[in-house]
Amino acid sequence: MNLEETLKQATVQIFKEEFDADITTDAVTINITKKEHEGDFTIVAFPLAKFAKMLPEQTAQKLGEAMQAKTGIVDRFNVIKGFLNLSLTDTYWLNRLKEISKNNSYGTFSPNSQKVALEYCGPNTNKPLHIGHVRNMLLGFSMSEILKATGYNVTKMNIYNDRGVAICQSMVAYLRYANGATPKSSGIKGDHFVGDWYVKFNTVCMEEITTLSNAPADKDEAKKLTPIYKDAQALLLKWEAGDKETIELWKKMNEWVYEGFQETYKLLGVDFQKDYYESETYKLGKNIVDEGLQKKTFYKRADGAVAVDLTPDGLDEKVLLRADGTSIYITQDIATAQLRYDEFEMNKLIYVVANEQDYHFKVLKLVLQKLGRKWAEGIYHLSYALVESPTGRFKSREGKTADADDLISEVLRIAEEKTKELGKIEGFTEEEATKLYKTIGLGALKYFILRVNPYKKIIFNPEESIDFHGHTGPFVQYTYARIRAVIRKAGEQTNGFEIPSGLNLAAVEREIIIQLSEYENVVKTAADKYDPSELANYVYTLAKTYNKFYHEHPILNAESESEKKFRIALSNETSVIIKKAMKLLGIDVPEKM
RNA sequence: GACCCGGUAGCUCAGCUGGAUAGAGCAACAGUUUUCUAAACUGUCGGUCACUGGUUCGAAUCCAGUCCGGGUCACCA
Repeated sequence: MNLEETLKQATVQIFKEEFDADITTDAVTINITKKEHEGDFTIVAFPLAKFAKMLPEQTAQKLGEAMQAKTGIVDRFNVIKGFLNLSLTDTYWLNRLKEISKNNSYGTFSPNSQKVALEYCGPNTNKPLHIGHVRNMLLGFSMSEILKATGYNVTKMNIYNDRGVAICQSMVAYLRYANGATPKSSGIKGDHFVGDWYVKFNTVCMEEITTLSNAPADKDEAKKLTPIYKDAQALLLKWEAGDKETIELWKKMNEWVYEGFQETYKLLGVDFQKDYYESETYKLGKNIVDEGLQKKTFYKRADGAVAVDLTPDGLDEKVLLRADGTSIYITQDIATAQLRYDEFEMNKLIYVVANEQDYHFKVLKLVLQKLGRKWAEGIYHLSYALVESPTGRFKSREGKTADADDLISEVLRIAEEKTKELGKIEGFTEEEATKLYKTIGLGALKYFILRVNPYKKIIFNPEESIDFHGHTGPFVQYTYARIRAVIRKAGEQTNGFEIPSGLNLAAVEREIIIQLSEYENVVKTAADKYDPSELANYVYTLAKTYNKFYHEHPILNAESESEKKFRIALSNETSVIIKKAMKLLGIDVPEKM
């Protein structure tokens, strides 16, 4: 049981004994005491006053006295207005630190025998990944780490939108102009190579519009009349008919794209255990539609299309099968969800998908529930907002700034530049230095994105580079590296990190222990809220507090041997938690920087 | 038109299951290194928490309405 819970229960107990009042732990509000007041935890007495039949201030006073007398862990307290500020004993905190440092799996919960299917990334195969995918992947990967830490068995999944008119457009341009070039022959990364042909398609399309005799004013309408556009449509039909040559080219070009994606995944450190392809699922869903018709959950409209009425749930009528009998996006997704359940029997099915699709996932979950799928209760759409430039939404046409690979190499370049400037790589081999740039550069990028609450949009200004100072990934990494340096030195002087008793803790020291003590709650909260930013903000606060301590208190030259041992242990444990928290964010920490 | 999400310091963000004088970072300015890594630390400056009303002992937080920004309401994905 965690400390807050203990204090709450103590309060309930005391209310029973002292005031003969039955209250529940829910009625007790407990916070970490604000910095400007003395104390570790604060119990808010206002809502309790009526149960005690006293004024809030008197209630707080009485409660404080009883807490001090009965719990054995409250050293002293003060009351300001209706706030009861409790200070726990140094002994309590020292024991807490001992407990945490003894427990190697602190912050990791035991397996709960629940399975999670986590879908993220979901790229189209006609162009390279962009900054939006980066946010998606970082969120997805971090969430999987967090859920694993909270005891879930997680399977990461990707789904490739590998068919349709877009990829055919790349193919048409390739056929017309490439002369058999390949990524290898041209020295271009596969996904960019294919993306370039997609761009070429659009360029040619625009050119051809000017040659049309009577082009409509509407650009999109005009596009459809161009020869190249018609070629792409024709190619799609050939693809659907299973034309051998078309399929071969399609496979070849997709393969190039996958090779390119793999590189990016590897660089970012994300992975998947299971891949799905739209080309294999796009016809699925007929069975589900039949089932829905049978159950009268769905109905056939006069025009032949099958639909479901969601107006009672505040949504609209939703078509699930075209009049010509072909399946649509939502139907494929419903079928794919079923497919996943059949294979994994997961308790949770999480989709990391941009908030443009909020409506889609509401429908998805609702329809499955209407079909009586109990497991649909476990569907969660981890919706995130777009990454935007200061002038608005990133358009792929706006050029390189939104491209994932460019973004990554830019941040690696900056990491290298700054590291060299600071002269931090003395004694590093070339290989070690490169690894360090990667650790820091990616740390900066990942932290920059993950520290923002998913549902809030991120404003990213490509003109200003990502920061390495202040509230950033490198700040946390630096704190870690500094601790490690101390520990390395201490290693020669002490055996183990034993924690002496009977010390007087400085304010910063107990603040650090309190924060370390909160870590397991933060992991739980991040999992419950599906929000890695909880952890990102936590680890920053911890690092910041530690830096203050580091500056104010000598560790290896502490006043006494027991002080020294304690501070080494405190530092070590802080580094352990920083590393764990960063790992849940998918961020590495360097031993030296 | 209906619905969903945002609006907190010049900028980027915390705080939002109601609690004390609204917090960080960046930027600006002033300091800190004979001591464990200065990618650090300390201080100054900076706020009608979009607006109006309501509920409450207490509202950035909850409710209603308004304004601004974005998104969705496809037999596209």
